[in-house]
Amino acid sequence: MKEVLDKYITYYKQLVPEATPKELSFMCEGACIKTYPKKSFFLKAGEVQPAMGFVYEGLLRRYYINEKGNTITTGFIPENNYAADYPAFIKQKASKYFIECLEASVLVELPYNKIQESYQKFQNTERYGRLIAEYVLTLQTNRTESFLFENAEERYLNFIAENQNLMHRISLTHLSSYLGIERQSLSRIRKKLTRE
Amino acid sequence: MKEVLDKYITYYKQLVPEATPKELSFMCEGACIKTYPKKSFFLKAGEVQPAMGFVYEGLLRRYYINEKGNTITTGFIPENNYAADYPAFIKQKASKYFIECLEASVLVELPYNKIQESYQKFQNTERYGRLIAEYVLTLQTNRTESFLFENAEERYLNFIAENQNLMHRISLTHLSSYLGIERQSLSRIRKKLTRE
DNA sequence: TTTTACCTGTCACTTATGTGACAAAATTAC
DNA sequence: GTAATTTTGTCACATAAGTGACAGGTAAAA
Repeated sequence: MKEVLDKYITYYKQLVPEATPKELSFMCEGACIKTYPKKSFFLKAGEVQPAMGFVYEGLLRRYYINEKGNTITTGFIPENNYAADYPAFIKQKASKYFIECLEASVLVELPYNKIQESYQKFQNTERYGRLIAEYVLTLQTNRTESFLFENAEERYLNFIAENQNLMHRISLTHLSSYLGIERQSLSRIRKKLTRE
Repeated sequence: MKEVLDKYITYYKQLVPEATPKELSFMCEGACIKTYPKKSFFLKAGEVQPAMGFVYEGLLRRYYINEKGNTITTGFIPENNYAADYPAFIKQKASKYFIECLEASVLVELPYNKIQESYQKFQNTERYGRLIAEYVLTLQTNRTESFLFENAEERYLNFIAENQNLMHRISLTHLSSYLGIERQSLSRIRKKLTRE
């Protein structure tokens, strides 16, 4: 319990070192800790995401099912990251994503209203919000560029290099859809790489 | 001169309706208006972007030259948008992008230091920064998804639908590299579409 | 333990996209 | 207005990736 909030607070302080005790306690009092079993959902398509979810422990996957019925993974969310569909959460609109637990997970959840309230009360939390948005924006930009600048094989190699810790926790099927290719293509790439 | 700042302020107020006269005058006093001829650069690869550039008039293009020497367009920036390499600007790191004027352009520029200063002085500007970051994040997310969910033809059709006003202002070559395909492929797609 | 569901590797075939080359058209510079 | 440059459309061919199918492997459920 205490360690869980500690990790959450540590992450906050990392981005906003000038954080005051007042806002930290506000962040903790407003938050609740939830446990999710494997295969359960943090968010389902059609729902409005009620709270930001900081992953204390576990691994989640964000995916989308398109008109053709294909399941497309758009992200993996391990410890020390926020589970969210940002664009939809910001506007409190229904999401088209599922966020599912690949492993049993523990999240610290801060409801939308509490976040808005904190923006009114404390200048630092507004900064926290800005820094998170800027951070996610940077990640997203890198991802877009990976599609423009790299082919499937390069995207795969970069993913391994940057996510060694995740490799053994996710399936090939999920990874291929994250990389924007078919499972068979990823299989083909791996085969080619082992030959080289 | 006055209209230029008016447009810039109107944009600000749109995002932050609660803006105070104080912060508005701070934003104006710190800003300067610059004119760029066609083909000139707002930013060059290797430079640190010194200021955010609000486009009052004109059209710019952000592009990147990769190791293979290919030029890849990552965005078009028309009136009422900010010209920037966000991730690099935020951290004041050297950019790898060129931002070039496709048309003669007029920009309102607010230096990095002024922005940081305003974050200290006024709570609202921090909000402005957050909202801009969230807005750009949403755009970026949509763009990433377009690569995952759509094929080249669909990306092209969506681009036309959402940017009728830009279509006649940009070249096919630039558009194809923005869509992540070769010029010939775009040509092929257009040919196929006219047949249908 | 057995059954079931899911995951993975592989194949043959199809389709989409990249590549290099060339000429016509449009734009720009002189 | 003419020459130089850039942009565009097109082709033939090469490569990359998608598709549907099937079998073996692995992990979860009964």
